Amino acid sequence: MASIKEVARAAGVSTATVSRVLANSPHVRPALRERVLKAIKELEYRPNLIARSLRAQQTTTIGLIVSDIRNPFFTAISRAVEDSAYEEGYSLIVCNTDEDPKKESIYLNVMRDANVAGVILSPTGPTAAGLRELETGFAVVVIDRSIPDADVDMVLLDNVDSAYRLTRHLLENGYRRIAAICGERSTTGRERCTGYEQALRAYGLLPSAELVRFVPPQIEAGYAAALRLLELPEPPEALLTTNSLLAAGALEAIHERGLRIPDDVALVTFDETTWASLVQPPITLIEQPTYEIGKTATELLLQRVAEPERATRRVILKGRLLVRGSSAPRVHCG
Amino acid sequence: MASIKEVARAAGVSTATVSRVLANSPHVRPALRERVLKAIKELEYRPNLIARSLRAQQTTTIGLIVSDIRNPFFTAISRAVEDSAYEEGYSLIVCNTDEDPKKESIYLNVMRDANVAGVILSPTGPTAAGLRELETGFAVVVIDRSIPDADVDMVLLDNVDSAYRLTRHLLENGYRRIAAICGERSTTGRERCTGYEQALRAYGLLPSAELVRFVPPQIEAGYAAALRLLELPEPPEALLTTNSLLAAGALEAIHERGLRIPDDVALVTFDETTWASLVQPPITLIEQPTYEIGKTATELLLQRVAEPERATRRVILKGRLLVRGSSAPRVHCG
DNA sequence: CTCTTATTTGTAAACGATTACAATAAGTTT
DNA sequence: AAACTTATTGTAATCGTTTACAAATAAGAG
Repeated sequence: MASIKEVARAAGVSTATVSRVLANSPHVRPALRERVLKAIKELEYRPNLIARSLRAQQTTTIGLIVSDIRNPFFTAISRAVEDSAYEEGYSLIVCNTDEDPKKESIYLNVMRDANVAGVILSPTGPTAAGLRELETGFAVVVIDRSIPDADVDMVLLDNVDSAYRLTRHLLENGYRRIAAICGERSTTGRERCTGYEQALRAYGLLPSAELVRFVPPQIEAGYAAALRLLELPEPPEALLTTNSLLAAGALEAIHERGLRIPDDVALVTFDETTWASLVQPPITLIEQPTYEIGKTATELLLQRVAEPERATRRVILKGRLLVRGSSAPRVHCG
Repeated sequence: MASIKEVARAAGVSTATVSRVLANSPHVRPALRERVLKAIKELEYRPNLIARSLRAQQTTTIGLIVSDIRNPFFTAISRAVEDSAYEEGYSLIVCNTDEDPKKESIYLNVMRDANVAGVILSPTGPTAAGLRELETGFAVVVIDRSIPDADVDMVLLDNVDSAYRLTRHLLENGYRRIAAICGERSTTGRERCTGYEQALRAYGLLPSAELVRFVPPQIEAGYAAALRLLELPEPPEALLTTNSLLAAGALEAIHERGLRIPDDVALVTFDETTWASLVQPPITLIEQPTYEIGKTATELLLQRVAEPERATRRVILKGRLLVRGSSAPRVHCG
């Protein structure tokens, strides 16, 4: 593991000159540059990133903080972020908060201690307590969930409109009694619920409190909520869930009750997954442009690293409605 | 962002003393220790990890290099590794190779440049070209795929035996003409194929070349291979795939051909996923102890960091057969 | 050929921690 | 009280870079 000193000695120059060659500085005579490059090659020299970071007060690492990387949405995001980061010579550190603000806060501090260039964050709550208490000292881009009153770059989905379109699709196909199982505690679940209610109203229907559930965005909670909805005296004709985990739970509940989709109950959701098109019938859903979200977030982040004072942006991407069998036109039978 | 110098000044001591307090050295008078701790608290001092790493020639970061984090197996592993790393105060950098040895090699070099403490690697090939060319300079634990002649810690599945049990289960349930779609280029796919063939032989059957396919371990390849198998003049009664992506592809092919599981063709695979129990019928499979694999790999890694000269270990974990509907006892009809 | 200016190179000081080593202070023995 | 230990603290070097600044060299002008 040769250091810059040994390269300098081998090339008969000072470390400053080696550093200049490395940085492609114009102020190096071609002859010297050649000698240095030769020494670098011969010694298989690679600059020590730690030393460089210490001096530069900045690493080429970025952090990704999400609730759980196993949520397919975040898995896809992480892949996109890693690809984009890699292209720009950055490494990616991933962190799982499990929706725990304390863990979020700890990780944000770890990121600061590690001198990351920036962090892409899916916040545990809409207040960004963790962000506020820290004058972060690094760039931040928020994804998936908004922090309404924070002046920070964000990449979000058009949640209200996507939910509106998804619900309208059900209505157009003849479903009327539509239940919604929404992720609690995030702006995302709230906004999607709003879109759902707006669509109902646009069709002259009154949202019923009985049919709207806010639960932790996890399989078990989706299962429990769906089960209770299906056990209602007057069960819903369709179920809308706001993410793939809730959908998986709902599907489980539907199977358990021995109901057929969509004849007995339709099912629509957010987030494309491997399984959504594999189950029979395949699931109608709003596909988020996960790769684009991750890519855009990374780009915004690195732009801010380069230009910290730039005005913040809020990028809203459109969800795409994929119509499949789970919401086929309703056949009235009785 | 206070540095150790400012803490030292505030407490009226030298930086050495502050450092000793930080390291819990016994040689500090209680009175001084108190003063230092007070200064640390007041200045909200947090040690700079970069500086610490430069001096220690070692970071508290570990790398995870896999083919694609979106493969649910690796997603689960990454979560386990991150959890275990977090507990020990380490951060996790993830890298995707897409099965490309060049990318693997580049990432290994990046890991070295970044001075990671160690790397958990699912190698692209059985020769570890990337590892060899590098005298790594960091601890390495190999997972999922073996590097037969390398003296390195490994955490693997009992592939041969698991595949044997999976195949035997099919045989016991009356299936005879069983096809295997195996991931190519890894020891894992090969070993699982071996177990499959051993089981056949144990039942007096001769493995047929026609029924064994080695393909890239991806959905599309699984789809294509399954389709061709199902189009055979004498199609198989059961399909065994060696990972969840191949299974997803195979399932797609089965659906497309309008076949019923398990009546027309049974399907069994490796790797538990969200969807395997959601599809109808649910899929029989060998569940890998993903969390344990990740946890064990991290433990081995940190043990080696602490004690570099320790003899290498090879931990083999057992897969668990989960019997579900996709391999129900065969009903002969004609 | 000298003087001025532009270019190239080197010296040395950071960056923020840790840690040999030396120096000092505090106890223990005689 | 002197001579040892032993415990505590500080000084300064070090890790591997980058980069002001100074120094040296080369080029250009008269």
